[in-house]
Amino acid sequence: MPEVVQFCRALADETRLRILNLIARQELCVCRIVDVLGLGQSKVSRHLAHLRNAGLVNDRRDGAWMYYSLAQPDGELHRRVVEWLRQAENEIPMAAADLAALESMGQCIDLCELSPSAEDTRRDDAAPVGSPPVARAAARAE
Amino acid sequence: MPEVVQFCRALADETRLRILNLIARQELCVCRIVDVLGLGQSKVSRHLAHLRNAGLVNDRRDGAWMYYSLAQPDGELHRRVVEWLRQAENEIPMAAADLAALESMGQCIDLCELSPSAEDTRRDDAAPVGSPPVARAAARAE
DNA sequence: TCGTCATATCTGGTTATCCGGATATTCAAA
DNA sequence: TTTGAATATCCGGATAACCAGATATGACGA
Repeated sequence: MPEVVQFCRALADETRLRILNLIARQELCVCRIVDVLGLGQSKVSRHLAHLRNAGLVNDRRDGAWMYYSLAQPDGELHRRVVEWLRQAENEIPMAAADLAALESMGQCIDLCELSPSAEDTRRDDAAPVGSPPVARAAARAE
Repeated sequence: MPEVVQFCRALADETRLRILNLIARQELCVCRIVDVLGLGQSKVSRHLAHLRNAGLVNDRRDGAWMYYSLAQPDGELHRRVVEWLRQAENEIPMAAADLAALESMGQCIDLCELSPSAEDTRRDDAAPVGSPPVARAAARAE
């Protein structure tokens, strides 16, 4: 019932704000978000579920991949917040760095979409944020 | 620090949203807010402190009374939220009823202001936001 | 069918937040 | 200086949110 409260609560978390900042410009798949944020997959997934329940994001399945994007605003507050999100790099904690990381990652021509051979190209330029590289590619780098 | 997170967290509570809705139109003293919301004084006070720490409200002491009002927006999100607050009766849980209660309470000739010598000092500086002071409503109701 | 990759959810443990009630503080008047 | 009203803060206890790690689901190719 108090849906505004749930809405605000969804916003009241740094990780979720970073996610919203990322998908405010473009639809992204989960693996991409995980890579950019440098956080565990389950953590990101949980936060995405939270955002979905609050009506802030839409999801779309394409094969094995789930794509997330901002939901169409529903209500005045929602509308204003979405407007804000599209230009909020300077108010959200690591937003600018995240966008830069996403950008530099984009050059790897979509590791998600053509999975097999993307591994070699997405190496060292992927961590300009200073955040530790996570276990992702390293796991089977041997 | 992630001040936006703290800001959103302050918004993520029904009681605090109700308080913000009340003071969005006019400065109010704590006792008035307590009466309108029908909640315990300590609870209201704690929430007001929370809002103050998040930079959402200003307080002003006048004798034994503390008056609260919306703070001047600081940042883009803040600006948009304040804009929203001034017309949010339909998105905040009991906002419309609270405003009605506040209005009708005006008839009780100001329990707060009724105090001894407050008459001359309080009359005109109590409602800086341009909305009619409660005394106005009282006059009309007669 | 089986295995694997991408993603979601469950588990339990820790921390933060909320609450009511009690107490402390601040101010003004007696 | 004492009193009383208005407000703020402190003190457990209950609830909710967070996290990491483990496990489950769903799609797809072999």
